[in-house]
Amino acid sequence: MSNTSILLAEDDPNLGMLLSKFLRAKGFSCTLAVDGEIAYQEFTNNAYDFVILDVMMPKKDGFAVAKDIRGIDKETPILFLTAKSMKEDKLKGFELGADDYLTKPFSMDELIARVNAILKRTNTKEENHLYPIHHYLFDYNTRILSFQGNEQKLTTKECELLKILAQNIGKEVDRNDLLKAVWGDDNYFNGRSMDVYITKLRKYLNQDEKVEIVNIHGKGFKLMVK
Amino acid sequence: MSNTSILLAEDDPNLGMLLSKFLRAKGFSCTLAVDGEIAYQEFTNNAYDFVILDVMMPKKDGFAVAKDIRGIDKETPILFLTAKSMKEDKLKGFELGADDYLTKPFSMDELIARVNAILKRTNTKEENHLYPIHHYLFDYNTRILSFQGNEQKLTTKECELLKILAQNIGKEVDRNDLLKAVWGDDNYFNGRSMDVYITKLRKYLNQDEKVEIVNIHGKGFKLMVK
DNA sequence: ATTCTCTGTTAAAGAAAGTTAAATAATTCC
DNA sequence: GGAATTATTTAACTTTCTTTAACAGAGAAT
Repeated sequence: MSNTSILLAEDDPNLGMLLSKFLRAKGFSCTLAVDGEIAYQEFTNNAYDFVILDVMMPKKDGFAVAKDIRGIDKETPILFLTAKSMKEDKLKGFELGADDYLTKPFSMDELIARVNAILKRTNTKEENHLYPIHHYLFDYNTRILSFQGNEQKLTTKECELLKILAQNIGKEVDRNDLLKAVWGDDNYFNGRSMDVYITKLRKYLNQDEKVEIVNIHGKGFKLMVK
Repeated sequence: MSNTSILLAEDDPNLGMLLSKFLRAKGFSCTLAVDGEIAYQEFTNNAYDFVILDVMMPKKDGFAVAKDIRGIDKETPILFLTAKSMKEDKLKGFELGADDYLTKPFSMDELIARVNAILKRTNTKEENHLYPIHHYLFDYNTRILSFQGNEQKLTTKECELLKILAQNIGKEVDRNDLLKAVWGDDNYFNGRSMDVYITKLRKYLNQDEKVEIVNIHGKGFKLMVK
C-alpha cells in the first residue's frame, strides 16, 4: 500500500493542526477540513482512503457528514471523534456505518493505533470474486450462481471447482491441477468425486445453451462459452 | 495488572534459557518454546499476554507462527527477534501484525524496554473491543450485541466465538483454530458444542439479512457481510 | 472388433454440520 | 448452604455435503 490519504474534519484549529501534523509525521497524507460542509465537499472532490470526523462541528455535524458519505460510498473507513462517551452517540455512529470511535481526550498514539487497526481490518477483507459466465453470474464470496434472477447456492467443493473453471473460460484446465487445487491430492477416488461434481455443475449450468463444460479426454476440462 | 505472561519462542537453548530467566527475574512469567510448532501449540493452549518470536526456527519459523497466531488473535502483542537487520524481514513482520522488532545482538535491557513500551501502549488504550458487523454492533467488553437499539447479552462462549469471527469478517476461520482458541482443545465433543453455539449466534444475527455465518465444509466458518 | 482406460451419471453410503431438547455444570441469589 | 437461575455440554435426530459404488458409454489402443 502506498500513501494512505486521510480526510480529517475538526473545527478546533489547534487540535486540527496538531492532529494533521501528527498524522503526516506518521507517514499518512492528511487534509484538514474545518467544518462538516467543507469536509463533505472535500470528500466528493478527492479520493480518500480514510475519514476522521469530529462529531460536533459547525454547519454540519459529524453524523450528518458520515450519512452523506455513506450515501455515495460504503467502503471508506470512518472514525468518529467525540467529546463525551455518550452511548447513544456511539450507537448512532455505528448505525451510520462508522468503523470506530474515539473519545476525547485521547493520545496521538491511540489514534494511530486505531487507524492502523481499522486499515488492517478493512484491507484484509476479501475482494469481490465475481465471475460472469455468459448469462450466468457466479459470486464466489456469497457462493451463489445466479441466472436471470434465480439463484443457486453452491457447496464448498462446487465453488472451488467452478471458480477455477471460471477463471479459465475457454482454456483447458488440467485434470490433475484441478484435483490438486480443490482436493489437495489427485488420486483416483478424488478424481471420481470430481467427475460427480462436474455432472452437478453441468446441471446448474444447463439453463444457458451457450455455456458448457467440455472434457478433453485424458487431459482435463474446459468451461466454454459458445 | 497482575503477572504478565510471556511466550518466548527461541530455538537456541542457551539464549532461550538466558532470556526466559531474565524475563522471570524482571517479574514476568515466561514460557520457553524450543520451536515454532511448540510455540503455536503453547499459544493455543494457554493464555499469554505477550509473544516473543525468533524469526529463524526449525519446523516453523517466526513469521509462520505469527501468521497462525494472528489467524485467531489480533490483539496479543508480538515482538520479533532476528539475526540480521534485513529490511524485507522487518516489513514482512509488520505486515503479519508484529508490534516491534529487535535485531540480534541486543541487550537484555533493550528487550525489557521494548516489551514494557509495547505493553504500555497496548494496555493504556483500554482496548475498546467494538466490532461493527454491518448493522450490528458487537461490544466485547460489555458483551452486548446490539441491533437498532435492541441489545442481546452474550455468554462467555458466545462472546469468544463471535469475537474471532468478527475479527475475520469475510475470511474463513479454521474450525480447529476456533476450537483451540475458545475451548482450548479441538476434540469431537467440543466441536459439537461449538456447532450448537454457531446455531445460537446465527439466531442472534438473523435480523440483518446481509449478515451470515457460513460453513466451509470440512474447513471452518466465515462471518460474512453480503 | 475387442479390450482397456477414461468419463458420465445415478443412487447409496458415509461424514460433517444444523437444530432442538434434555442433562449437567457453574453462578447467583436468597 | 441450598434453591433458583443461567451457561454449557451431551444426546438424539435431521439435513446437507461429500465420497464411494455400480453401471453405462465414449474414445483410444491393440
